[in-house]
Amino acid sequence: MLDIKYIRENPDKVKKGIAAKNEKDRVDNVLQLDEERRDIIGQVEELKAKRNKVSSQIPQMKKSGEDTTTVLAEMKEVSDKISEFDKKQRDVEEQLNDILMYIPNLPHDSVPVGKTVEENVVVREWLPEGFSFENDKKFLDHIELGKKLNILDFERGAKISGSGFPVYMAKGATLERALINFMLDFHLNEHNYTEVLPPFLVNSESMKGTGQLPKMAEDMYYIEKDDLYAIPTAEVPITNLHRKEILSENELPKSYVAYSACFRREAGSYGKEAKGFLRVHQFNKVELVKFVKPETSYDELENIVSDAEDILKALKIPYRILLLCTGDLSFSAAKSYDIETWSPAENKWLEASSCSNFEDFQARRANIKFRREKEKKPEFIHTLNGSGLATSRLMVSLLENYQTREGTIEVPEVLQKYTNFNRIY
RNA sequence: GGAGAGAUGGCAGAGUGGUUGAAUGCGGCGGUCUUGAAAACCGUUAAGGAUGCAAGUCCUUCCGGGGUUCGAAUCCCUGUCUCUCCGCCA
Repeated sequence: MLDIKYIRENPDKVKKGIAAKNEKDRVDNVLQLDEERRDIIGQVEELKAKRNKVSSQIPQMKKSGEDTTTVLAEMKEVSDKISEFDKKQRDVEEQLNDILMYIPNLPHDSVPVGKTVEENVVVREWLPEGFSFENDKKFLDHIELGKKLNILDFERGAKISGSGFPVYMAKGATLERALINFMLDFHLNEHNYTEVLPPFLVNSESMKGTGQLPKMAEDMYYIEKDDLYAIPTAEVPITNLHRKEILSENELPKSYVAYSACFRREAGSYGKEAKGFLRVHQFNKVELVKFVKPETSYDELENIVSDAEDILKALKIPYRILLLCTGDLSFSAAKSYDIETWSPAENKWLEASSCSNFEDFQARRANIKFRREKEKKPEFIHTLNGSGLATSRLMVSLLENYQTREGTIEVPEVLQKYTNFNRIY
């Protein structure tokens, strides 16, 4: 959520930012409701001040035997007026809030302006030693590999749940578990994150806090009976860990790493892009979340990206970093980098991570603040997160890049102590 | 699922219709004392909003929402959460 004061004072900047993100501009509507709201507050507070003043005098009047009937009658009228204004105020604030919740975060100045993914900027590329895009090897794709080696079963997943719910079998399941454990341990030991294992179902207030609701309601699994949503990413429960809290300066930055299953309805997407692991309804992800002081958040964004990159370097999987243009930026983000890993069978890059700075957008929605040493007023913190990383897309690149000419899989060296085998055949 | 109890400031814990945003204790912060520390003593210690250059003034908030009343932390209704007992169950 944007600061209403900021919108009031910089309507043109806000409009420009919204336009760059291809979102609907309702700034004028906000400004009008804001004015209405402040007008009502002025009137109702005047009445309340009167009520408080007179109410405190009544006991004294009674004590000294004065007749209070006129005053009581008069105050009754004041009270009725107050309820009237209170109701009006609630209505206006509800309308205002509803619209505010649909206004996206503004892009940071360093974000390139652009409409589509075509305008994202490649920042850097990393290739393992000896890697070449030119290769005479005939690559099987991950689906063929999964079937041949009996480690992935998409058909049975479809039988028990529906399409997009893959089953990991045998060494495939072990490899997946190894990957998760490796990533958790790595961030824990090498990057100093604190591990959290959160609930996978959260309430709607949490979803509003991170910005999934109200806009993304259709993309999430919802359990009506209990009014709970399946998390699309661990970002949601982890960021909401500190909802409605005031943190102290010396505990920042807070860095969390969390494994979770992620659930996405992916409504409206189908076709070639959806095959195998490329688009699934449930996948595993290790997520990085940071709570930081505002002045450090852009440095911390670079840190998160580099923390995620370290995993790929350790796994020796080719990747590149994209700086997203304004049009490709998500609703809550001010600046994002995507990390894409190379898929030799698809012959293209696959998004395996997205790292974002939300500045105070989520903090304002979720009411997460901190207090500086010696300062009185709490300030909103900045939140960031990044996948570090999602296993599904990563698994595609891993299986394909590590396949041998015989169609078996070498287990990456850093995973071997987790798998206790070094080859899948 | 059934029965009961409860939710107050950073924490503990008073408060059952009228200067109670809230006693008291602990903790935190500042000070006196001390070579330093402790103890003791004194002071201070919530968040949000409206208005204003500011100082300030005013409003809201005692789990959330609604109601009664001139006036609600206190009474009524409702929701959520926590605890105890019973049942069921991994």
